Amino acid sequence: MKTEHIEIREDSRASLSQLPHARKLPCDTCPGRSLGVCSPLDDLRLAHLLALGGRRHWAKREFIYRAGDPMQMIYKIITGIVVESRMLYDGRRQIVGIRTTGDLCGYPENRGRYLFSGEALTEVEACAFDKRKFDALVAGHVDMACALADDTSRKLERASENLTVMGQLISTERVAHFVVEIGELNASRQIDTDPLKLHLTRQEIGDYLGLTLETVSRSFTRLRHLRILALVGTDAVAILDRKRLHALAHTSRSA
Amino acid sequence: MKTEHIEIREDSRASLSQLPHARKLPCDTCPGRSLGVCSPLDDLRLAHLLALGGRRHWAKREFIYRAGDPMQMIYKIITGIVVESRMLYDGRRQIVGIRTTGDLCGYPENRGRYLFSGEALTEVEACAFDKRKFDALVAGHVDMACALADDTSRKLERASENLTVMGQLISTERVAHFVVEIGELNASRQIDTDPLKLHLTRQEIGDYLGLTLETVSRSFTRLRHLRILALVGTDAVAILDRKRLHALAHTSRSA
DNA sequence: CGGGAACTTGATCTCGGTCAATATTGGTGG
DNA sequence: CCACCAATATTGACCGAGATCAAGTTCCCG
Repeated sequence: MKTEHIEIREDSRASLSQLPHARKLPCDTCPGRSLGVCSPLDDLRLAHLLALGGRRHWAKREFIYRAGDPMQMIYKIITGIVVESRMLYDGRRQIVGIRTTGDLCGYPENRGRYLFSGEALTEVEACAFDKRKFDALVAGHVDMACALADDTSRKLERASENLTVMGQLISTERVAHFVVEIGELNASRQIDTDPLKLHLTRQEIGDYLGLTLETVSRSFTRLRHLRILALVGTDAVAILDRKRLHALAHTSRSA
Repeated sequence: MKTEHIEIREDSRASLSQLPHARKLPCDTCPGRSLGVCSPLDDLRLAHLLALGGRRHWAKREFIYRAGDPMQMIYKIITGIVVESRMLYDGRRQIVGIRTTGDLCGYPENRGRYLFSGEALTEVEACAFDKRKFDALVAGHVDMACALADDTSRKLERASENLTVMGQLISTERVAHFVVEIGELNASRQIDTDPLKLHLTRQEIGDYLGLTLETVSRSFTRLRHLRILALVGTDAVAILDRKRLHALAHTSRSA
């Protein structure tokens, strides 16, 4: 049936194909990048932190914490992927961030309660810290406080990028951006890079990008017909044309 | 002409009118709220900070810094309103945040350059600090580092909220949310509260909410016809029905 | 294998974008 | 103080991307 008469007006959208882009980025999780003042929340302090809580494990699709629950613990991910999300009264859900190795999650808080829910997308290993003790530690150690500021700053950077994605990009561009983002995430963990594993269902990608699952699916189909992606099974992609993918994605960091 | 046959299907969107909402919130700029561990970036330290730079002044519509420029200074707003925004190659613009009294702006950075542009919406008075010296101060003082973490955390909270707004709310809900947000902002500064001054043009509100200026205008018209708002001149509104406004806005903090 | 969840695809509808006139309005100078 | 005018906002007509509703299809996972 239809093979190639679906096309995206790349031209109508920008002269960006002539612009420099798609340069390889520095690792997204390297510390001290955003504010430049901080040492990482690294193994040096991990001993301290472990003393506050300890290592725990969650199965795929398990909730680590839920929005509205009293905040007891915050978590530092060792392995795995966690999504933070919020749900409206009527069931509309927004995924506000994808967290992985090295990220803190569980804050910000809202009057002593979790503001978001955290759900394990894969098997997750994380350190859990009592929030009060963590706060005390932060308040007493400049390097911890800086590491926290830095972690938060990186989240803010990505949230701001996603604001641009949601506010300005059309559906296929958003999905392209998502693939680039997941690629960077996985690259930073040195896993699942070639057949790039997505770990999110179409519904979840939709809830992340402000689209319906059908539109996400159609966007993947378009990217496939454009020979930018190939779908590998249902939860992975192969990037066939990285340049055009990045052009569509309009990533801020390649500018 | 048409007076009342424009209506919003509130019912189709939620049972939220029955839910508790619209409670008055604690001041949005009160410090230490998000992480609970930090002292504010307050006048105690302001002496230190002033020594690093000094007070400066910008006229309405003046740019304080521009995305891509080498980052020299960061700013702490004393009075006025600043919007931070990013522009795509093709002219699409996203406003990623509205900053006001007490907020820091100018970071995060992107390889030593500003990631966003900062534009004064009103006359702005701010302290400008050399970034390097500021970093050094932060690295040397726990309370400064905590204050920075806290400022960043509040920005993240608001950015995450706006992700939900952009991803899940329809146009009129987004505009309602914007009005609530500006209301909280102005309330925290104890100015422009009754005829609530917006300070943003329809185009800017559109660039903030991911809508066109026409859709923003139509949304205001709808809110007027619903007797939720009255427009006062072109840049201010009177809130006639706070309860329904909050219901439409789906603010997370009233949940 | 078999069954159920996840995905794809199609048809249709609608909200918001686009293009195009007006209509306000607020700032400026006479 | 008023008249003018450029900038901003409103409104209308039309269109299209994405939502919605509805089958089918594929893919896992037991």
